[in-house]
Parts: sequence; C-alpha cells; structure tokens
Amino acid sequence: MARRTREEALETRNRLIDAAESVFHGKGVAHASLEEIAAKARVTRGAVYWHFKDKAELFDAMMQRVMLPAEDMLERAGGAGEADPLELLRRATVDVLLRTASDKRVQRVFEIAYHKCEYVGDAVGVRDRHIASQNECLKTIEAGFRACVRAGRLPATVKPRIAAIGAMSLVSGLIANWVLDPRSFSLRTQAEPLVDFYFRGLATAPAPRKKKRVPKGR
Amino acid sequence: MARRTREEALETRNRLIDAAESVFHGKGVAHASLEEIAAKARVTRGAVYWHFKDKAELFDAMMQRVMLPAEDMLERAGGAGEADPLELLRRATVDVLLRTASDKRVQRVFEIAYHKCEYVGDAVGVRDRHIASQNECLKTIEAGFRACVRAGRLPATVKPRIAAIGAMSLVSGLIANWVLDPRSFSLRTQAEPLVDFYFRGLATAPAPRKKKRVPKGR
DNA sequence: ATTTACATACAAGCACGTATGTATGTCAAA
DNA sequence: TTTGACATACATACGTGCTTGTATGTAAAT
Repeated sequence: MARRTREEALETRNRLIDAAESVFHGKGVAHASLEEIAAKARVTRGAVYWHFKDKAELFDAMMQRVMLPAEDMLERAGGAGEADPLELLRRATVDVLLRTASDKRVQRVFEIAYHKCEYVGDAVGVRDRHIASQNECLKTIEAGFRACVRAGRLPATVKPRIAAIGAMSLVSGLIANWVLDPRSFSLRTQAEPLVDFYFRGLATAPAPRKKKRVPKGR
Repeated sequence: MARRTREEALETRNRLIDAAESVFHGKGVAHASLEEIAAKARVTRGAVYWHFKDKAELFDAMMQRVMLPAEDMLERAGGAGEADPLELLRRATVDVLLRTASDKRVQRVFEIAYHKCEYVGDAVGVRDRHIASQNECLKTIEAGFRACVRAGRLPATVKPRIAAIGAMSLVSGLIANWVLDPRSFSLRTQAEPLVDFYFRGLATAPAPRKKKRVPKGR
C-alpha cells in the first residue's frame, strides 16, 4: 500500500497501541503475537516494526499513554502547597483509585500490568522503568508525608518513607485485586473509606514511643 | 533409563517443582520451556509429562506447595477463638509478611506469582483458583473482623468485608512491591508498624458517624 | 505379567526478526 | 510552479529456531 501522510501515520500508531491493549488483555503480553495486533489495527507486522522496535517498546508506549496523566496528578498534588498537606495527599490517593474505577482504559491497562505481563527477559527494561517510575512516585508521596510531619499534621514518629510505601502498597494492592474481580467490591464507593483507614492510622500513631499505647479501653 | 521406585519418583517430582521454580523465576512462566525445566531437574521432558499434564499443572503444584502452609496459618488464627480477636488478626497478618521476609522460597514464588506470570489462556484455571483461594482467605479475615465488631473491639461502622479487602490488599501490595525490590525497605522490621497503621485506623473509625472523632490530643 | 517411570523420537506450528520491495509524501532546487 | 531526489510508511517474503504434544520404546519395580 501507499505511504500515508504524517497525521495518518500517527493515527496508525495509535490504532496499533489500541490493538495491543486489546490483544494483551485477551492473551497476555507473552502470548500476544504481533501478527494479531497488526491485523486488529488493520495493518501488517511491517507497520508494527516501523513504529516500534519490538513488543517491549509497544508495551512501553501503551503504559506511558495511561500513566503520564496519573503521574501528573501526583505532581500537581505536591505542587499546590498552600492547603493542608495531609488532606492533599489523601485526596490525591483517593483520586487515583477513583480514576481507575471510572476509566475503562485505565482498568484494562492495570489489569494487563498486574496480571497479564511478565517482567522478565526482554521486558527487563520495562521492569526497570516500572521500578523507576514507582520510585519517582514514592519520592513524591514521601515528600508529602515529610511535609505533613514538619507541619505537625502527623506525629514525628511516622517515618515518611515507610508511610509512603504503605500508602502505595495499599493503593496498588487495591487496584490489583479490584481489576481481578470488579464485582468483589465497589471501588468507587469504598475507595475513600479504605484510604481513610490507613491515613487515620498514620495520624494516630503513638506519639512518644516510650509506652505502648493501647488505643482505647481494653 | 530404568524405572525408579515410588519414593524416587516422588523425589523426581519435587526436583521438577524446584526446577520449575528456578526457571519460572529466571524466564517467566510463559517463556520457560519444559525442556529447560526437565534438564535442570536432570530428567527429560518425558518425566515432566508423566508427572504433570502440562505447564499449568506444574505451576499449580508449585503454588500449592508454598500456599498451603500460609492458608493453614490463617485458618488456625481464626480457630483459636479465646483471645482478643483483633490482636489475633493483626498478629496473623504480620506473620504472613514476616514469613515472606524470612523464607526465600516464599519470596521467589510470590515474585513469580506477582510479576512473572500471566493469568490468561491455558492458565485461566490457575487464575480462577487464585481468585477462589483468595476469596477463601478473604472470608476468613472478614469473619475475624466481624467477630471484632461483635466483641466491641471495633466500631460498628467498620464493615467487615471492606476492612478485610483493605487488609488483604495492603498485605499483597506490600509483598508485591517488596519482592520487586527488597532493598527498597526492610519488610522484616517495618511489617508490624505498617500493619499497625491500618489496624489503628480501623480501631479509630468514626463511631457514631455524626461527629468526627479525633482520638487523642492533637 | 503387568504397570510404572521415565527416555527417545517424531511431526508440526507458530512467532520472530530481517531483508527487501514499493508507492507515495515531502521538500529543495531550478 | 514544476521536477526530481530522497525519505517515509508501510507490505511482502523468507529463513529459522524454539517449543509443544504425542507416540513409542524400555527396563525395572510390583
């Protein structure tokens, strides 16, 4: 077939990513053939190899398309520095979950990333990028918690790093479990209470650390 | 080669599972060849197909070998019904994490299950079993929380189902993130504080829901 | 004698990467 | 404005390795 204009090429690229999403979701990344992806995008493998070096790069492009907005969300949450920093963080955390609950594309990509993809071999670059972007994200959250401690909004005994790791793990765990079986609970309505459990626990951490506090009457 | 005695056969079977663990960990489940697994167990593919129907069944056997002890732990935690039910649950939750932190085999298998395996296609049975066993586990935790509410150990506003989902998500999220990069934090020393954040949040949930409780001095 | 616990041999099918073809956009020079 | 050269955006074709499942062989255990 003939050569396409630049914007047509971009559209082809997007169709390829769409198709990849679909096929990855259906067969898993490893068992997805570039042939099937190309066919679903109404092109041949030639187009795939033109736009992407290999399957890993295609996967990367798919991830970036949905992850960039999420990372921006967090960045902005850290940036707007006037309001209550704890409420800011809490809000951003809940928002990530709510976005997942409402956006079908985000759901599919998370399902692929968490349950239909092997971070190994030629995808080791993908894994490293995953770790890196996660560390980035973690740093942001950690900075947020650190600000909370400084502002006296959290007890000084709360270690920002650990608190951030817990928050991220809770969120990723919730997402992973929910996309595995969305009927198991309503992410939309329960996201906030669930996040609140954790954040409330942070706020009520034992202050001096000398005597063990038993929260209420025992 | 000659036929082996029954116990020798069992040993062969175990060696195959060991080898599968190793190769799955190295190449991911999808890209692991039965040939390599067999070779690592010092047998041929014939032995693999004798002991297991296919790769999925081998994977299943590997999972069961490490998961059964964990499920027992939870069951027993629910059974010993005299002590404080909340502390019981908290303890069991922490223990799952500590066991992960200390047992290399558990770590490897979790890493495979979370990051090196695609739950699709022929492994769909595996996925269903995963969901089922997780639901089982969830039911146990939920029952525990329900007992806590009945015992007045948790506010009545805490929905046992949701609380259980959060606990499981936090635990699986922590494990998934930790095995991805064990140097990112010490699971051994931070498991308890992290779990406590969540459990303390449960205990301090707003009781009547009318006025917001701030547990202690602020 | 029969079953067990494997080894060996065989056939077949992807799926991948690369090499090459090709018609059309693009853009500078005339 | 037209033209010609080059780059672009794919399609097609080819070779090849790797893995899988099954069928069959076989020697020892039972």
